[in-house]
Amino acid sequence: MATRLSDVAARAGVSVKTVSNVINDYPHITSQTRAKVEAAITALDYKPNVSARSLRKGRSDFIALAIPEMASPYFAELGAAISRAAKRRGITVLIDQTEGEAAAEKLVLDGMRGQLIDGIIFSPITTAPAKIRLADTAKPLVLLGERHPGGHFDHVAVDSVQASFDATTHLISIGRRRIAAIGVGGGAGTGTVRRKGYRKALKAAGLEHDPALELAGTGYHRDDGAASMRELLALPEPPDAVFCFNDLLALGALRTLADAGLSVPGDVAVVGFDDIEDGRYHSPSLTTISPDKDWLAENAVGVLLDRIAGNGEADRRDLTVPYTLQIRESTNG
Amino acid sequence: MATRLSDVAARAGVSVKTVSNVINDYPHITSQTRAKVEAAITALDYKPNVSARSLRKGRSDFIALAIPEMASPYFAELGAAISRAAKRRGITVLIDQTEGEAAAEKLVLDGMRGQLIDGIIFSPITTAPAKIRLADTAKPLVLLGERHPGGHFDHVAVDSVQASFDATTHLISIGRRRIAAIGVGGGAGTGTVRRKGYRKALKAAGLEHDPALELAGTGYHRDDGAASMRELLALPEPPDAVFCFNDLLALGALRTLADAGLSVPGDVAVVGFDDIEDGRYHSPSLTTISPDKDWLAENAVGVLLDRIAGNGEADRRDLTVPYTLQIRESTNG
DNA sequence: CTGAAAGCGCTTACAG
DNA sequence: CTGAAAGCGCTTACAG
Repeated sequence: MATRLSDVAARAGVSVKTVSNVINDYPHITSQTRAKVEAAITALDYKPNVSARSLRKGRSDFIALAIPEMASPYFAELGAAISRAAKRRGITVLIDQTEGEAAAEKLVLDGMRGQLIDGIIFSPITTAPAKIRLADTAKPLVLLGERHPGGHFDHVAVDSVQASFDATTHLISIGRRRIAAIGVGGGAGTGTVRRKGYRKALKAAGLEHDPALELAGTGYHRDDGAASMRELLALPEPPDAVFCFNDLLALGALRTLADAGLSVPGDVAVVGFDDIEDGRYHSPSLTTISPDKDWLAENAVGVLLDRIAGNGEADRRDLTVPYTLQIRESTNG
Repeated sequence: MATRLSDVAARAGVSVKTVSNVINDYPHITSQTRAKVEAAITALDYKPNVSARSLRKGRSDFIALAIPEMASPYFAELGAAISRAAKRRGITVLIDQTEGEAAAEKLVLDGMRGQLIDGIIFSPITTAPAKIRLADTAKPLVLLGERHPGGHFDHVAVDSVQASFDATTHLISIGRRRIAAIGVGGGAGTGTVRRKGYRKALKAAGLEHDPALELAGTGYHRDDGAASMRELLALPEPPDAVFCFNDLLALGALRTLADAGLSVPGDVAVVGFDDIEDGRYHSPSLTTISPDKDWLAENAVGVLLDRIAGNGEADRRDLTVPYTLQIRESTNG
């Protein structure tokens, strides 16, 4: 049988209320009493029962992180950062893989997990952000991913339009003129928003955008990038640069270029988005947009906890994650 | 206020017991009653309170997965597989990053999370497996990682000695004679066990092992592999092949070889261990030992749930994960 | 097959 | 500063 609060109280010769006070760090306890209780806790190796506490308080100190897939490096790195940020505040993160299924995403929005969790950080991929509504009973929610007008939730994201503008402008600045984009059809608005920045940069440089150079693909993985790059190389007039809307696409594209015997950046320059570790070690290393993931994690958790703490009526917050353009070998050979 | 069981009962015109029976799928309920109850559940959008259920039943249907770091691709892929396997059985997985800290690993072993979880799947990296003991109050535990004699727990792992033997023998079979090993000092026995297979293969082929060719490094990441490879290249007589004890080390080594202008596998052949997706897309693609991660996940979860279900006294189980040697460009240019 | 009641282990007004 | 008691929302013997 596990040790209970009352066992500790009995051993310390105080009431359960006093033990509870010590555990929850309430004031007005003599250091003598505290010491007695702490000794009993140690002696009995007492651990509070989370279920009971959560049932009574209506708070569990668990939050959920709902992401498309944890095996995808960007989400793995993000999940690690969010877990760390939460742990620092005594919060545990439950990671939920939606695998981009609408049904799973709906479950998230329905306030999954039978009220165990206190709130959700949600990175949607199938559900359009504008369509997200929560049941009245549902928990506070912070959205990750592209900004969208008229959203109903707190939101933490990179300014994708600006970042994509910067990435494309960098390619222009090294003399490229026929610049393709891969990932235009990406989920939950990513493709649309990043294309906007890409086109804006072309326009600012006086270049026409060529629809034949904008590849949608079916997903955001290495194989999608590899396939899109093959399509581009089959064009009568292939591109001299590619802006891939995430690093995984870029790594797939690099693989196709290597197979084709083309040099990077000599024949084709490549830029990604996310700055996953993989790209830093690749040969050639990958130029990419590097969002500050620790900042993102820290703030997503912070905003969510604020909301949980009761600022239900406060204004919706919209935080913009700092980023840098990391110039590496794939554009700077 | 959230809907409670009693609200459902009231609306359906039955007792709470009956509602509970329906939810928990107990027999002896007329289909009429069941229909009434289900209608009420739907109408009220009722979700059972997990904390209350868990407090009462003493089971939460949560298990923990404790791994060194979720941003490491192998663990990310494994975590994804284990989450999926658990979800299929109605179990939720809590992922715990120990970051290889002894203190965090100790917390795991102390039966962390105040009894919320029903059991633990643990991949130790700092704590020597032989040293693992659990408090009496602790939960069932399944160990991942290297096998060790005299262990006290269920265990699921690749036969690393055999797999390392196969990897090394493959290098010998393509004509290499000066074969280095990177990762010899790896945590929780991995380095030792894989070196054993490596040496065994050399011996079987009549080759001496050369201590100068066995690199310990400080970790199992890309930068460790890159650094170790630099050391090897600085040798008076560099190797013509390297067996890296995981793929991350191998990818780091490949980067160093690329920087040095050496050809792979022409000058140096490289083999890894884990078969992470990264290695499949790298140029050159990475030859590696590929453990069946889905098999591992399925069985780790299965064994743990068996144990939770009450086979506390049953014999300790020792499952061996199937693997294949995936021959790719890094040894087969 | 169903109902009334106890109890899982906490926290928290309420008295003192 | 401390104690006795209620109650969070379930499940489960126990009666009927």
